[in-house]
Amino acid sequence: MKLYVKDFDLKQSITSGQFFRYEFKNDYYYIILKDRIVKIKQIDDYIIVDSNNMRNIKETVESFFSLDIDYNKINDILINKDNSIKDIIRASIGYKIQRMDPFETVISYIISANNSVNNIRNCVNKISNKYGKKILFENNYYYLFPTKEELKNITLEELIEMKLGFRAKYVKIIIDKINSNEFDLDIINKMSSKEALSYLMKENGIGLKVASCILLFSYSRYDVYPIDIWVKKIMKERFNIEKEKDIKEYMENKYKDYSGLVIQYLFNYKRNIQ
DNA sequence: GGGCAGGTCTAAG
DNA sequence: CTTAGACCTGCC
Repeated sequence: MKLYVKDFDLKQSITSGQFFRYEFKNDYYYIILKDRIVKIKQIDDYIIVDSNNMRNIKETVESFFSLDIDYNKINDILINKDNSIKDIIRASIGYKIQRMDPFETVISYIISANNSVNNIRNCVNKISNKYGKKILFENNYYYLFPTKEELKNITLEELIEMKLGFRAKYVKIIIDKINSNEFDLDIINKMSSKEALSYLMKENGIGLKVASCILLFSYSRYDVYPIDIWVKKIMKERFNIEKEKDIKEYMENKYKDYSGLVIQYLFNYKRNIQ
């Protein structure tokens, strides 16, 4: 299927480092979504899409890449506000935040704590390969990220064997809590971003940064901004702002509802472009 | 072989 | 409320 897309940069979006489950093969990105494998490449203002399940494929792809959100409009607002990061916003034109599945994001980002990207990806893949649904697509097998039900019986020992290290216990506990409804991923939709942050941060293994990633990446809360080492680096370098407290103040005073998107632009610039 | 990687917890002031 | 240390593991 061929789909017209405006101001979209597939490569920049998918390789930005937010989403762990994709591979690049023969010109195409193979993306493992919640319920299917999507094969996708971009040619100018079009994307070519194939999948093992073409039902609602347009909506699925548009939703995943946030194509329903008018980034041009937001970028104009940000640049008009002040032009101190105009070049950084410009450098990220076409970059879209990917709307990830909440359950997958919670687990993946708990694993991300003080970890390397390669290690995180390995852990997520090991969990998926053992417990996720097996999908045959183009003569290859792929494994979806498991549902909460599929992970119901995973043990702490298995998670340790999968090299989650000290994060294994956090993952085990949150899976149990989600399955017993002691922790509810749906209720977050009804909360303000501030409420949702403290709700998430009550859980062991979820601090401010991970909670912010969850809200920004899987609940489209653009007013929530994960501060990580890349953001800290560029804030120091460019504005001589070093303390986390001061970065928070800067974001909340200046960019408010779009702090999360601005943070992603800063992150993307420092990690992937500069 | 020590240090570090997309942080968080804990214990202490 | 702020801050130093420890923490699984793999890779350099």
